[in-house]
Amino acid sequence: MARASDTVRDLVEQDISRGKLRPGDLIDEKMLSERFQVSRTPAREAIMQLAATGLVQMRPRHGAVVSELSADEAIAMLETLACLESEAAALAAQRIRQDELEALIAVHRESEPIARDHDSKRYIECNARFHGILYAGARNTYIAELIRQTRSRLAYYHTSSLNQRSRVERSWSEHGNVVNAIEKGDPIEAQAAMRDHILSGGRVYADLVATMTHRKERKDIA
Amino acid sequence: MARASDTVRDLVEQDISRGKLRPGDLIDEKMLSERFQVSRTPAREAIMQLAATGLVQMRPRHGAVVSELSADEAIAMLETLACLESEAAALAAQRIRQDELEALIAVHRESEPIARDHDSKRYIECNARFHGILYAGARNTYIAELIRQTRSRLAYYHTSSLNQRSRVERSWSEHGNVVNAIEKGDPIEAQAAMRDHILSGGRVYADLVATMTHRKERKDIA
DNA sequence: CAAGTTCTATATGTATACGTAAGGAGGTAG
DNA sequence: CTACCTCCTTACGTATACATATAGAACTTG
Repeated sequence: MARASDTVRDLVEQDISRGKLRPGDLIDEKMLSERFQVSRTPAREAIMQLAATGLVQMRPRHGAVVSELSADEAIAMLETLACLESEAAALAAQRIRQDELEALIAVHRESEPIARDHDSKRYIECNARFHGILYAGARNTYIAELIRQTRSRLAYYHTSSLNQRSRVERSWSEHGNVVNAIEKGDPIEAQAAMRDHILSGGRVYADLVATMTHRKERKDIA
Repeated sequence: MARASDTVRDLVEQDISRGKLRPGDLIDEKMLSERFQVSRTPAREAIMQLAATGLVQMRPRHGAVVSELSADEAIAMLETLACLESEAAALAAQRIRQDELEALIAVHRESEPIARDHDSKRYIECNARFHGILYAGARNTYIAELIRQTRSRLAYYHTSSLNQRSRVERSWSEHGNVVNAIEKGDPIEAQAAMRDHILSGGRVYADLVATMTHRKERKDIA
């Protein structure tokens, strides 16, 4: 049996990445303990774990909130994500197995009509599968873990961007460029294509972040 | 006043990165609580925070140990570190301020005789300052944070590699290549130079890891 | 004598109790 | 009426108590 704190952590992380908890929302120890029918101890431990990865912020004696991103931070994370994802794509171009490549192509084909229909909800799911296959193909679990960590912190802003109609179609065609490069086994081209893909998606929500970030002024200690 | 758990976390992290606690060593809650004169609660919370970042591993009911790396994991982390460091170098080539550049050059000059003398201890310190200036120059706190995280997990193996006589001199001359590229403001060249630097250092200790990793077979649950 | 089993000691996981600081409500003074 | 001060409520941080699973020792049995 796993520990209660781990279960709570995973569920809260899900809530955050699915937008049920949004940046700035308070995470109350008592609230969590009541919701999951555990005492404050595992609830608190779950929060501490999330705080250690940066997903939530704990300020002593002031409680924990889902981390908000300043525009600068969001840009920094985007740059970094582009770096990591493009490296993963480059590695995948060299290391992906035939069956994985076929799966990648299949997902890309499946998602074509979804993208044409601007079905954001389903496209987000295809997008996750697409990238997931690439991480596996890159044969580097650590870079995959860092990407996962980074994406979970950007999740709220990211899904917002994919909910824009125009973004879905562009995303799909950018995926196509990546697929072509991987098929050719060309790491340089795969890297460039993925970098463009991430940054093109990113520019869309860099603006979102900038506008969202003022939701309420904080009394941050100087 | 900060929380006790944060203090304990920082001190344990120091112990790990300085080699006082080595991969595989057990981290006992009671031991920590006695050493730092606190109760088990903050000691335990410190461990959980470290576990969340991967520096230690907690297996339920089996206690926590400083994470050991398999050869595969070490290679993956090296690849990733090379990716992050080279990106930071590329960014720094574009964004570093004049005074930072001068500081970088100064550190590099200072470390020349140290490298010539194969003074590993002092070189390690110069090396940290050198890279630290680059992170600042990259103007991306998130990538710096990921690098810090990754390096702390590789610290034990890394310092081992810099303790090899020949490595110090090569490291210094590789730093020179990076400095030249940054002075020219050439991100591509800076990226390539840094990548070579990290991977060249890495190859040295990939072997170390492979030999160290068998220190004692584990009863990992299948 | 060896192998397996049981028992016990210990450490982990969870709950709860206690001290304290932060924030808000209410009252008072200017 | 407003501004400030005080008191009180509440939630956080830490300590401790309790439950339980695991590891190791000792004993028994084949």
